[in-house]
Amino acid sequence: MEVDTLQDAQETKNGGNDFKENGSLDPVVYQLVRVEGDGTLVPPTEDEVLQIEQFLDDKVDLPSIDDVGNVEDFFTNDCMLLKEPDFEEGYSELETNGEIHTQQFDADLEVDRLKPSVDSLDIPSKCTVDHDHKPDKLNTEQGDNNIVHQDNASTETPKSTVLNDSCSAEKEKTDACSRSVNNSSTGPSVSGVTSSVPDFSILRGEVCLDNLTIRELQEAFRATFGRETTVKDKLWLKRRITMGLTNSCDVQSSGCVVKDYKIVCKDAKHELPTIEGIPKAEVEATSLVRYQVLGPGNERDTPSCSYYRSEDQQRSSNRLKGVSTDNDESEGTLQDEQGAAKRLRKPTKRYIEELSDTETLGSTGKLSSPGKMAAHGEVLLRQRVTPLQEVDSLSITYPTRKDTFGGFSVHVPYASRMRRGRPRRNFISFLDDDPPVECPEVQMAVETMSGKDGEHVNHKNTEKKGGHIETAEKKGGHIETADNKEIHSIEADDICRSDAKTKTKRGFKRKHHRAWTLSEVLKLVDGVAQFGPGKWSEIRRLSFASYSYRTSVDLKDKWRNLIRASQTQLSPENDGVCPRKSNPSIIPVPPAILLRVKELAELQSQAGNLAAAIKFSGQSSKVAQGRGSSGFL
DNA sequence: GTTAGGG
DNA sequence: CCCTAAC
Repeated sequence: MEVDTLQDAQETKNGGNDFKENGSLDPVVYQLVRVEGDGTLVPPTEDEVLQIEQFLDDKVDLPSIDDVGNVEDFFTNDCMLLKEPDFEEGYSELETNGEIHTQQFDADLEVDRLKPSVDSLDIPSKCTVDHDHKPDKLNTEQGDNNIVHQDNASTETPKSTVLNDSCSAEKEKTDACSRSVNNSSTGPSVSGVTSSVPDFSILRGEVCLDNLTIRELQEAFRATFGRETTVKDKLWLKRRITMGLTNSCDVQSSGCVVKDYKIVCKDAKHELPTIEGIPKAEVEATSLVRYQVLGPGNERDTPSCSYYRSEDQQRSSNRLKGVSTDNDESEGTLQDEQGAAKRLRKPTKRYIEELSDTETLGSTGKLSSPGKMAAHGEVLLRQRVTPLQEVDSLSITYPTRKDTFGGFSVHVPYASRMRRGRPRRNFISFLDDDPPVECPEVQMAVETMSGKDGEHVNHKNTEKKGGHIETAEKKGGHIETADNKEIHSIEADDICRSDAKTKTKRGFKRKHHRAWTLSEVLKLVDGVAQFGPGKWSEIRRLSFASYSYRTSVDLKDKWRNLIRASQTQLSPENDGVCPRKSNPSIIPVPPAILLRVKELAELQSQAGNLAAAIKFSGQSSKVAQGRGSSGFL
């Protein structure tokens, strides 16, 4: 079912393409963004972009992934959030040429199927309907600092990212166009296009949103976005309307007065032009990237997006368990729930930078130690509970850094990148079990490092057939730099550790066990052959770039086990006897590999002896360095 | 931060 | 796979 969903997503995307081809000759460029629960858009991290791309690319292969459960987990967990009108976030793809083509990859579609008459009514390509299920109170109390970030950095082209439902507001003007899209869409059509015209008059004149009833707000919403909503959360409605009218995410949920389609905030923080009558280019110009830290009195948000990641997960897991979560469900429940299980910490600048550093480390191919991971996890957790967050969030100017994704250059607050660390277990586990093919660079490194290149490659290909664990390995054939792989893999690891924690001694569960596959073993053997034993970090970096859930320690441990196995299994007494024969699910390491391991082990021990002898005799250790005999200390 | 080795 | 001493 999830796979269907994904394919639907793909179809939808195709539909969008069709539309674009019909509508203009401009190539369709999708921009992935994340819609936060309060409507702010967060640029995707590189790994998100890549992974989504991968999903689309690999959708056909999904059913054959060995661990389908992970796929399901991914969809249900990360995206079930979207199934309800109060979901927290989603992915939207925005066409960079300004045409709104949001796409939510899964749950949104499911919303369409399940509740065709709900929110995303006339939204041609599943324009993300991000309902803020979080009561604003939560935002306030938790310091849900959404740094409002809109894409601006791409100054050279008019394709600055149009964000959010503010885009939808614009869409209002191109509604006819949109609807034709809807009609021509080949995807699961979003039925239920509202036929009646929104009552635009509701926004005419001077109207204080605070004074409107929910019904009126809904109407105003419809007038603003061209679609209906069933959301009854006044604050949410007000904020969304405001956002739509101001084309800005930087809005307040109260105190706003609409004056002839213009938003006049009571605190006079700014009077933003409406999008009415503003050329598209200008509208887009107003979406220029700017990550703003909202001033005091503003209820939003801390940059610590990861906070909600955890919450998302909890919520989604709740839903998986069938726990109903209503729009109005008190966040207290959530907090209690979470507070009981997790500790929080107030988001400090230091914390943000810390995480950012972690990412940097990740990009350099370094893994944080488990201890460090643990520290981060704790940080994450504590943040959730601390009620003082907003104090910080109100006054601190968060640093931004320039970053690029999807061809866009944007200023990303550290906070948004922090989201890398958000728990996305399912997403990750899916990835982990489907490691993308190595980038050419890595592949080359692997292939050139062994004198038996051909053999190595052949091994890889043949073993794919045999080892079911390997079936998914070669599938993720999308472009990805080694660094990116490192990054998301680091994240994977991070998530693995932080997310999998139930409550062990340090609050962290052990890393998810991942059986070593034959190809991994081969890589390891080849790596040892090339770099020598003990060069685990090097081997990891060069040979395991696409398996970065393997740490250097893992490599070391595995090598140790391989040596043991080679010594026992290849010994005359046990000849031909598979020690763990009883368990058919365990794929034995082929004797050929064990033989090679044994050879290497002997070689290394010889080298070690030689080195020791040389050292002992006071000679130069030149020889010892020759073959990676790092091990005489 | 990495490696080695015990658990 | 975890932990930690040693480097």
